[in-house]
Amino acid sequence: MGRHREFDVEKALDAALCVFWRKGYEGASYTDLTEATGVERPALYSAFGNKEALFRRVLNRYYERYFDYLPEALDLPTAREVAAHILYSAVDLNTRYPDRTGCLVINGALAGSDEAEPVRQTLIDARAVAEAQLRERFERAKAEGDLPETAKPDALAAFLMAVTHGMAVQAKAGFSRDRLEAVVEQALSAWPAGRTSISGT
Amino acid sequence: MGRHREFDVEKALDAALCVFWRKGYEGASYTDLTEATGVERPALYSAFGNKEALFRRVLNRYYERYFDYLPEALDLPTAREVAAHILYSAVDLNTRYPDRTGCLVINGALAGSDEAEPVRQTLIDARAVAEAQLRERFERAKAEGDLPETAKPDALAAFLMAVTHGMAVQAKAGFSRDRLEAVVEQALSAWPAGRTSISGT
DNA sequence: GTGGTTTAATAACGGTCGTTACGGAAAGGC
DNA sequence: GCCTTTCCGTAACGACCGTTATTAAACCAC
Repeated sequence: MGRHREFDVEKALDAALCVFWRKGYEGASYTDLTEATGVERPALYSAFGNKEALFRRVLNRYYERYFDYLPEALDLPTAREVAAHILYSAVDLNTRYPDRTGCLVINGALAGSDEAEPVRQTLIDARAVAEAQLRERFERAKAEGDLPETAKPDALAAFLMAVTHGMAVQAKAGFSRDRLEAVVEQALSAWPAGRTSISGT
Repeated sequence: MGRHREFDVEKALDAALCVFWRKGYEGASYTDLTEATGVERPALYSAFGNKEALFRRVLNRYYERYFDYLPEALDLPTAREVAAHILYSAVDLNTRYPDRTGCLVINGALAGSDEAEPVRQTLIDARAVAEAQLRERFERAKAEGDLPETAKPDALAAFLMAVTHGMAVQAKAGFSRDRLEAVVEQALSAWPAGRTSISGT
Protein backbone atom coordinates (compact mmCIF):
# COMPACT_ATOMS: atom_id res chain seq x y z
CA MET A 1 0.00 0.00 0.00
CA GLY A 2 1.00 3.61 -0.33
CA ARG A 3 2.50 5.50 -3.21
CA HIS A 4 5.41 3.91 -5.02
CA ARG A 5 8.86 5.49 -5.22
CA GLU A 6 9.26 7.18 -8.56
CA PHE A 7 13.04 7.30 -8.86
CA ASP A 8 15.47 4.42 -9.18
CA VAL A 9 17.33 4.08 -5.88
CA GLU A 10 20.27 2.32 -7.53
CA LYS A 11 20.68 5.01 -10.16
CA ALA A 12 20.41 7.72 -7.55
CA LEU A 13 23.15 6.06 -5.51
CA ASP A 14 25.33 5.80 -8.59
CA ALA A 15 24.86 9.48 -9.31
CA ALA A 16 25.56 10.43 -5.69
CA LEU A 17 28.65 8.24 -5.77
CA CYS A 18 30.01 10.20 -8.70
CA VAL A 19 29.42 13.50 -6.91
CA PHE A 20 31.14 12.38 -3.71
CA TRP A 21 33.96 10.86 -5.72
CA ARG A 22 34.60 14.15 -7.49
CA LYS A 23 34.02 16.64 -4.68
CA GLY A 24 34.50 14.68 -1.49
CA TYR A 25 32.08 14.49 1.42
CA GLU A 26 32.03 18.11 2.46
CA GLY A 27 32.57 19.51 -1.01
CA ALA A 28 29.40 17.85 -2.26
CA SER A 29 26.32 19.92 -1.51
CA TYR A 30 22.72 18.81 -1.63
CA THR A 31 22.33 21.08 -4.63
CA ASP A 32 25.00 19.00 -6.37
CA LEU A 33 23.32 15.79 -5.26
CA THR A 34 19.83 16.76 -6.41
CA GLU A 35 21.16 17.93 -9.75
CA ALA A 36 23.12 14.74 -10.31
CA THR A 37 20.42 12.35 -9.13
CA GLY A 38 17.40 14.24 -10.45
CA VAL A 39 15.85 13.66 -7.04
CA GLU A 40 14.64 16.47 -4.80
CA ARG A 41 16.20 16.87 -1.40
CA PRO A 42 13.33 15.57 0.76
CA ALA A 43 13.18 12.43 -1.36
CA LEU A 44 16.88 11.84 -0.78
CA TYR A 45 16.36 12.27 2.95
CA SER A 46 13.41 9.92 3.11
CA ALA A 47 15.21 7.30 1.05
CA PHE A 48 18.71 7.45 2.54
CA GLY A 49 18.63 9.55 5.69
CA ASN A 50 20.96 12.48 6.09
CA LYS A 51 24.10 13.30 4.16
CA GLU A 52 26.37 11.18 6.30
CA ALA A 53 24.15 8.13 5.94
CA LEU A 54 23.97 8.68 2.19
CA PHE A 55 27.74 8.87 2.02
CA ARG A 56 28.07 5.59 3.89
CA ARG A 57 25.66 3.92 1.50
CA VAL A 58 27.74 5.29 -1.34
CA LEU A 59 30.94 4.11 0.30
CA ASN A 60 29.63 0.56 0.60
CA ARG A 61 28.59 0.69 -3.01
CA TYR A 62 32.04 1.91 -3.99
CA TYR A 63 33.65 -1.07 -2.33
CA GLU A 64 31.24 -3.47 -3.98
CA ARG A 65 31.38 -2.02 -7.46
CA TYR A 66 34.85 -0.57 -7.80
CA PHE A 67 37.04 -2.09 -5.14
CA ASP A 68 36.57 -5.73 -5.97
CA TYR A 69 40.15 -5.93 -7.17
CA LEU A 70 41.44 -6.24 -3.62
CA PRO A 71 39.98 -9.70 -2.91
CA GLU A 72 40.96 -10.66 -6.44
CA ALA A 73 44.53 -9.63 -5.73
CA LEU A 74 44.71 -11.44 -2.40
CA ASP A 75 43.92 -14.71 -4.16
CA LEU A 76 46.83 -14.48 -6.55
CA PRO A 77 49.61 -17.00 -5.98
CA THR A 78 52.59 -14.75 -5.27
CA ALA A 79 53.09 -11.60 -3.24
CA ARG A 80 54.50 -9.83 -6.25
CA GLU A 81 51.42 -10.63 -8.28
CA VAL A 82 49.27 -9.39 -5.43
CA ALA A 83 51.16 -6.11 -5.39
CA ALA A 84 51.18 -5.71 -9.16
CA HIS A 85 47.48 -6.43 -9.45
CA ILE A 86 46.63 -3.90 -6.79
CA LEU A 87 48.84 -1.20 -8.21
CA TYR A 88 47.73 -1.58 -11.81
CA SER A 89 44.09 -1.89 -10.80
CA ALA A 90 44.40 1.25 -8.71
CA VAL A 91 45.83 3.13 -11.67
CA ASP A 92 42.98 1.92 -13.81
CA LEU A 93 40.33 2.92 -11.29
CA ASN A 94 41.96 6.28 -10.66
CA THR A 95 42.06 7.25 -14.32
CA ARG A 96 39.29 5.31 -16.04
CA TYR A 97 36.58 7.92 -15.48
CA PRO A 98 37.81 11.38 -16.47
CA ASP A 99 34.94 13.05 -14.60
CA ARG A 100 35.94 11.47 -11.29
CA THR A 101 39.65 10.86 -11.04
CA GLY A 102 41.44 9.55 -8.00
CA CYS A 103 39.82 7.47 -5.30
CA LEU A 104 36.64 8.09 -3.35
CA VAL A 105 38.25 6.81 -0.15
CA ILE A 106 40.98 9.44 -0.47
CA ASN A 107 38.96 12.28 -1.97
CA GLY A 108 36.14 11.68 0.49
CA ALA A 109 37.54 13.37 3.56
CA LEU A 110 41.28 13.87 3.96
CA ALA A 111 41.05 17.10 5.95
CA GLY A 112 38.00 19.17 6.75
CA SER A 113 35.82 20.75 9.37
CA ASP A 114 35.03 19.05 12.66
CA GLU A 115 31.66 18.01 11.31
CA ALA A 116 33.31 15.67 8.81
CA GLU A 117 35.32 13.94 11.50
CA PRO A 118 33.20 10.77 11.76
CA VAL A 119 33.29 10.30 8.01
CA ARG A 120 37.02 10.95 7.92
CA GLN A 121 37.52 8.32 10.62
CA THR A 122 35.39 5.83 8.74
CA LEU A 123 37.57 6.23 5.66
CA ILE A 124 40.69 5.81 7.79
CA ASP A 125 39.26 2.61 9.24
CA ALA A 126 38.37 1.32 5.80
CA ARG A 127 41.92 1.82 4.60
CA ALA A 128 43.25 0.15 7.74
CA VAL A 129 41.17 -2.93 6.97
CA ALA A 130 42.65 -3.18 3.48
CA GLU A 131 46.14 -2.71 4.83
CA ALA A 132 45.63 -5.43 7.43
CA GLN A 133 44.45 -7.83 4.76
CA LEU A 134 47.54 -7.06 2.74
CA ARG A 135 49.80 -7.55 5.74
CA GLU A 136 48.28 -10.93 6.49
CA ARG A 137 48.64 -11.94 2.87
CA PHE A 138 52.33 -11.01 2.93
CA GLU A 139 52.85 -12.84 6.19
CA ARG A 140 51.48 -15.90 4.49
CA ALA A 141 53.76 -15.28 1.52
CA LYS A 142 56.71 -15.07 3.88
CA ALA A 143 55.74 -18.34 5.52
CA GLU A 144 55.44 -19.93 2.11
CA GLY A 145 58.88 -18.75 1.09
CA ASP A 146 57.34 -16.53 -1.54
CA LEU A 147 58.91 -13.60 0.30
CA PRO A 148 62.39 -13.74 1.82
CA GLU A 149 62.96 -14.03 5.56
CA THR A 150 64.17 -10.43 5.61
CA ALA A 151 60.88 -9.13 4.21
CA LYS A 152 58.68 -7.10 6.53
CA PRO A 153 55.02 -7.78 5.74
CA ASP A 154 53.75 -4.77 7.66
CA ALA A 155 56.19 -2.45 5.93
CA LEU A 156 55.34 -3.91 2.54
CA ALA A 157 51.64 -3.48 3.16
CA ALA A 158 52.06 0.10 4.36
CA PHE A 159 54.34 0.87 1.44
CA LEU A 160 51.85 -0.53 -1.04
CA MET A 161 49.08 1.52 0.49
CA ALA A 162 51.25 4.63 0.45
CA VAL A 163 51.92 4.22 -3.26
CA THR A 164 48.25 3.73 -4.06
CA HIS A 165 47.29 6.74 -1.96
CA GLY A 166 49.98 8.83 -3.56
CA MET A 167 48.82 7.82 -7.01
CA ALA A 168 45.27 8.71 -6.06
CA VAL A 169 46.47 12.21 -5.19
CA GLN A 170 48.34 12.40 -8.47
CA ALA A 171 45.38 11.11 -10.45
CA LYS A 172 43.19 13.77 -8.86
CA ALA A 173 45.82 16.25 -9.99
CA GLY A 174 45.35 15.11 -13.57
CA PHE A 175 48.16 12.57 -14.01
CA SER A 176 47.70 10.34 -17.04
CA ARG A 177 47.48 6.59 -16.89
CA ASP A 178 50.91 6.30 -18.46
CA ARG A 179 52.59 8.46 -15.86
CA LEU A 180 50.97 6.49 -13.06
CA GLU A 181 51.97 3.20 -14.63
CA ALA A 182 55.54 4.46 -14.61
CA VAL A 183 55.13 5.03 -10.88
CA VAL A 184 53.85 1.49 -10.50
CA GLU A 185 56.83 0.04 -12.36
CA GLN A 186 59.15 2.01 -10.15
CA ALA A 187 57.39 0.74 -7.05
CA LEU A 188 57.49 -2.85 -8.24
CA SER A 189 61.16 -2.67 -9.12
CA ALA A 190 61.83 -2.53 -5.39
CA TRP A 191 59.84 -5.64 -4.66
CA PRO A 192 61.76 -8.28 -2.74
CA ALA A 193 62.37 -11.55 -4.54
CA GLY A 194 61.29 -14.90 -3.11
CA ARG A 195 63.29 -18.13 -3.34
CA THR A 196 61.51 -19.31 -6.47
CA SER A 197 62.66 -16.67 -8.92
CA ILE A 198 64.92 -13.67 -8.87
CA SER A 199 63.49 -11.82 -11.82
CA GLY A 200 59.82 -11.64 -10.98
CA THR A 201 57.18 -11.57 -13.70
CA MET B 1 50.41 58.09 10.30
CA GLY B 2 47.25 56.59 11.66
CA ARG B 3 46.60 53.94 14.23
CA HIS B 4 49.13 51.16 14.59
CA ARG B 5 48.27 47.52 14.00
CA GLU B 6 47.82 45.85 17.36
CA PHE B 7 48.34 42.22 16.42
CA ASP B 8 51.51 40.59 15.19
CA VAL B 9 51.07 39.79 11.50
CA GLU B 10 53.68 37.04 11.62
CA LYS B 11 52.04 35.33 14.56
CA ALA B 12 48.64 35.61 12.96
CA LEU B 13 49.99 33.98 9.81
CA ASP B 14 51.52 31.20 11.85
CA ALA B 15 48.24 30.57 13.60
CA ALA B 16 46.32 30.61 10.31
CA LEU B 17 48.87 28.23 8.86
CA CYS B 18 48.16 25.72 11.60
CA VAL B 19 44.42 25.95 11.00
CA PHE B 20 44.72 25.43 7.24
CA TRP B 21 47.20 22.64 7.79
CA ARG B 22 44.79 20.80 10.04
CA LYS B 23 41.47 21.47 8.31
CA GLY B 24 42.38 22.32 4.74
CA TYR B 25 41.29 25.36 2.79
CA GLU B 26 37.55 24.81 2.78
CA GLY B 27 37.43 23.06 6.12
CA ALA B 28 38.88 26.13 7.86
CA SER B 29 36.24 28.72 8.67
CA TYR B 30 36.74 32.32 9.64
CA THR B 31 35.50 31.37 13.08
CA ASP B 32 38.42 28.93 13.30
CA LEU B 33 40.81 31.54 11.99
CA THR B 34 39.73 34.27 14.39
CA GLU B 35 39.89 31.88 17.33
CA ALA B 36 43.37 30.68 16.40
CA THR B 37 44.81 34.08 15.56
CA GLY B 38 42.99 36.09 18.20
CA VAL B 39 42.22 38.58 15.45
CA GLU B 40 38.69 39.61 14.51
CA ARG B 41 37.49 38.95 11.02
CA PRO B 42 37.59 42.51 9.63
CA ALA B 43 41.18 42.84 10.81
CA LEU B 44 42.11 39.68 8.94
CA TYR B 45 40.47 41.04 5.82
CA SER B 46 42.17 44.40 6.03
CA ALA B 47 45.54 42.80 6.66
CA PHE B 48 45.47 39.88 4.22
CA GLY B 49 42.49 40.29 1.90
CA ASN B 50 40.00 37.50 1.54
CA LYS B 51 40.31 33.86 2.51
CA GLU B 52 41.97 32.77 -0.71
CA ALA B 53 44.60 35.50 -0.44
CA LEU B 54 45.24 34.56 3.17
CA PHE B 55 45.68 30.94 2.19
CA ARG B 56 48.21 31.89 -0.48
CA ARG B 57 50.16 33.92 2.05
CA VAL B 58 50.09 30.92 4.34
CA LEU B 59 51.17 28.63 1.53
CA ASN B 60 54.21 30.76 0.77
CA ARG B 61 55.06 30.78 4.44
CA TYR B 62 54.75 27.02 4.54
CA TYR B 63 57.27 26.64 1.76
CA GLU B 64 59.66 29.05 3.42
CA ARG B 65 59.43 27.67 6.93
CA TYR B 66 58.71 24.00 6.51
CA PHE B 67 59.63 22.99 2.98
CA ASP B 68 63.24 24.08 2.97
CA TYR B 69 64.34 20.47 2.89
CA LEU B 70 63.69 20.25 -0.84
CA PRO B 71 66.48 22.64 -1.92
CA GLU B 72 68.65 21.03 0.76
CA ALA B 73 68.01 17.62 -0.77
CA LEU B 74 68.68 18.75 -4.32
CA ASP B 75 72.19 19.83 -3.31
CA LEU B 76 73.16 16.44 -1.98
CA PRO B 77 75.79 14.59 -4.02
CA THR B 78 73.90 11.45 -5.03
CA ALA B 79 70.38 10.73 -6.23
CA ARG B 80 69.90 8.23 -3.49
CA GLU B 81 70.80 10.77 -0.86
CA VAL B 82 68.41 13.21 -2.46
CA ALA B 83 65.62 10.66 -2.26
CA ALA B 84 66.45 9.59 1.28
CA HIS B 85 66.64 13.15 2.53
CA ILE B 86 63.29 14.02 1.00
CA LEU B 87 61.56 10.93 2.30
CA TYR B 88 62.88 11.15 5.83
CA SER B 89 62.30 14.89 5.99
CA ALA B 90 58.75 14.38 4.78
CA VAL B 91 58.15 11.84 7.51
CA ASP B 92 59.52 14.24 10.07
CA LEU B 93 57.38 17.13 8.85
CA ASN B 94 54.28 14.95 8.63
CA THR B 95 54.54 13.70 12.18
CA ARG B 96 56.48 16.33 14.13
CA TYR B 97 53.44 18.38 15.14
CA PRO B 98 50.71 16.15 16.54
CA ASP B 99 48.11 18.91 16.18
CA ARG B 100 48.69 19.21 12.42
CA THR B 101 49.75 15.93 10.87
CA GLY B 102 50.29 15.35 7.20
CA CYS B 103 51.14 18.05 4.71
CA LEU B 104 49.47 21.39 4.07
CA VAL B 105 49.90 21.02 0.32
CA ILE B 106 47.97 17.75 0.41
CA ASN B 107 45.47 18.56 3.15
CA GLY B 108 44.81 21.98 1.65
CA ALA B 109 42.48 21.06 -1.17
CA LEU B 110 42.45 17.54 -2.60
CA ALA B 111 38.77 17.49 -3.52
CA GLY B 112 36.13 20.05 -2.76
CA SER B 113 33.49 22.39 -4.05
CA ASP B 114 33.91 24.39 -7.24
CA GLU B 115 34.80 27.44 -5.21
CA ALA B 116 38.03 25.82 -4.03
CA GLU B 117 39.12 25.04 -7.58
CA PRO B 118 41.67 27.86 -7.96
CA VAL B 119 43.31 26.92 -4.67
CA ARG B 120 43.29 23.25 -5.61
CA GLN B 121 44.98 24.08 -8.90
CA THR B 122 47.57 26.21 -7.15
CA LEU B 123 48.50 23.29 -4.93
CA ILE B 124 48.70 21.01 -7.96
CA ASP B 125 51.03 23.47 -9.65
CA ALA B 126 53.19 23.74 -6.55
CA ARG B 127 53.62 19.99 -6.46
CA ALA B 128 54.41 19.94 -10.16
CA VAL B 129 57.22 22.43 -9.58
CA ALA B 130 58.77 20.21 -6.94
CA GLU B 131 58.44 17.17 -9.15
CA ALA B 132 60.09 18.98 -12.06
CA GLN B 133 63.01 19.97 -9.86
CA LEU B 134 63.38 16.37 -8.80
CA ARG B 135 63.25 15.13 -12.39
CA GLU B 136 65.95 17.56 -13.44
CA ARG B 137 68.08 16.54 -10.50
CA PHE B 138 67.76 12.89 -11.49
CA GLU B 139 68.54 13.68 -15.11
CA ARG B 140 71.73 15.26 -13.90
CA ALA B 141 72.43 12.22 -11.75
CA LYS B 142 71.96 10.02 -14.78
CA ALA B 143 74.35 12.14 -16.82
CA GLU B 144 76.86 11.94 -14.00
CA GLY B 145 76.61 8.17 -13.87
CA ASP B 146 75.12 8.39 -10.42
CA LEU B 147 72.04 6.70 -11.82
CA PRO B 148 72.23 3.85 -14.36
CA GLU B 149 71.40 4.36 -18.01
CA THR B 150 68.22 2.37 -17.53
CA ALA B 151 66.93 4.77 -14.88
CA LYS B 152 63.95 6.93 -15.79
CA PRO B 153 64.28 10.31 -14.08
CA ASP B 154 60.64 11.28 -14.67
CA ALA B 155 59.41 7.98 -13.27
CA LEU B 156 61.70 8.25 -10.26
CA ALA B 157 60.53 11.77 -9.56
CA ALA B 158 56.86 10.83 -9.89
CA PHE B 159 57.43 7.77 -7.73
CA LEU B 160 59.13 9.78 -5.04
CA MET B 161 56.29 12.29 -5.03
CA ALA B 162 53.74 9.49 -4.89
CA VAL B 163 55.40 8.01 -1.81
CA THR B 164 55.55 11.37 -0.04
CA HIS B 165 51.90 12.08 -0.89
CA GLY B 166 50.88 8.65 0.26
CA MET B 167 52.73 9.09 3.52
CA ALA B 168 51.06 12.46 3.99
CA VAL B 169 47.70 10.71 3.71
CA GLN B 170 48.84 8.07 6.17
CA ALA B 171 50.22 10.66 8.58
CA LYS B 172 46.89 12.48 8.51
CA ALA B 173 45.34 9.12 9.34
CA GLY B 174 47.47 8.93 12.47
CA PHE B 175 50.41 6.79 11.34
CA SER B 176 53.38 6.99 13.68
CA ARG B 177 56.81 8.13 12.64
CA ASP B 178 58.09 4.58 12.92
CA ARG B 179 55.51 3.15 10.56
CA LEU B 180 56.23 5.85 8.02
CA GLU B 181 59.96 5.30 8.29
CA ALA B 182 59.32 1.66 7.49
CA VAL B 183 57.55 2.86 4.35
CA VAL B 184 60.55 5.01 3.49
CA GLU B 185 62.94 2.10 3.89
CA GLN B 186 60.77 0.00 1.63
CA ALA B 187 60.69 2.75 -0.96
CA LEU B 188 64.44 3.22 -0.84
CA SER B 189 65.11 -0.49 -1.12
CA ALA B 190 63.97 -0.20 -4.72
CA TRP B 191 66.30 2.61 -5.55
CA PRO B 192 68.49 1.94 -8.60
CA ALA B 193 72.19 1.72 -7.98
CA GLY B 194 74.70 3.90 -9.78
CA ARG B 195 78.13 2.79 -11.01
CA THR B 196 79.94 3.98 -7.89
CA SER B 197 78.47 1.62 -5.33
CA ILE B 198 76.02 -1.24 -5.33
CA SER B 199 75.03 -1.16 -1.72
CA GLY B 200 74.05 2.44 -1.19
CA THR B 201 74.08 4.05 2.23
C1' DG C 1 44.71 70.55 20.97
C1' DT C 2 42.94 69.71 16.47
C1' DG C 3 42.47 67.41 12.00
C1' DG C 4 43.42 63.67 9.19
C1' DT C 5 44.35 58.82 8.83
C1' DT C 6 44.55 54.09 9.91
C1' DT C 7 43.01 50.24 12.77
C1' DA C 8 39.63 47.67 15.91
C1' DA C 9 35.23 45.82 17.08
C1' DT C 10 30.31 45.34 16.71
C1' DA C 11 27.00 43.96 13.96
C1' DA C 12 25.01 42.90 10.04
C1' DC C 13 24.98 41.66 5.03
C1' DG C 14 23.19 38.23 1.25
C1' DG C 15 23.90 33.55 0.25
C1' DT C 16 24.22 28.76 0.96
C1' DC C 17 24.61 25.00 4.15
C1' DG C 18 22.06 20.61 5.80
C1' DT C 19 17.53 19.66 7.21
C1' DT C 20 12.52 19.47 7.55
C1' DA C 21 7.08 21.04 7.80
C1' DC C 22 3.58 20.85 5.06
C1' DG C 23 0.15 20.13 1.52
C1' DG C 24 -1.05 17.77 -2.61
C1' DA C 25 -0.67 13.53 -5.53
C1' DA C 26 -0.52 8.55 -6.37
C1' DA C 27 -1.14 3.88 -4.89
C1' DG C 28 -3.46 -0.28 -2.35
C1' DG C 29 -7.16 -2.19 0.82
C1' DC C 30 -11.89 -2.64 1.46
C1' DG D 1 -16.52 4.93 -3.71
C1' DC D 2 -13.47 6.34 0.54
C1' DC D 3 -9.51 5.72 3.84
C1' DT D 4 -4.97 5.03 4.86
C1' DT D 5 -0.38 5.04 3.62
C1' DT D 6 3.49 6.51 1.23
C1' DC D 7 5.94 9.66 -1.68
C1' DC D 8 6.80 14.05 -4.21
C1' DG D 9 7.75 18.99 -4.43
C1' DT D 10 7.47 23.62 -2.78
C1' DA D 11 9.00 26.35 0.47
C1' DA D 12 10.98 27.41 4.42
C1' DC D 13 13.76 26.54 8.65
C1' DG D 14 17.87 28.07 11.79
C1' DA D 15 22.75 28.10 11.42
C1' DC D 16 26.78 29.20 9.46
C1' DC D 17 29.43 30.63 5.31
C1' DG D 18 32.68 34.51 3.55
C1' DT D 19 32.42 39.36 3.40
C1' DT D 20 31.69 44.23 4.62
C1' DA D 21 29.39 48.87 6.26
C1' DT D 22 29.80 51.45 10.25
C1' DT D 23 31.29 53.56 14.32
C1' DA D 24 34.56 54.18 17.96
C1' DA D 25 39.42 54.29 19.27
C1' DA D 26 44.34 55.16 18.68
C1' DC D 27 48.04 57.38 16.44
C1' DC D 28 50.87 61.21 13.79
C1' DA D 29 51.56 65.85 11.94
C1' DC D 30 51.01 70.38 12.75
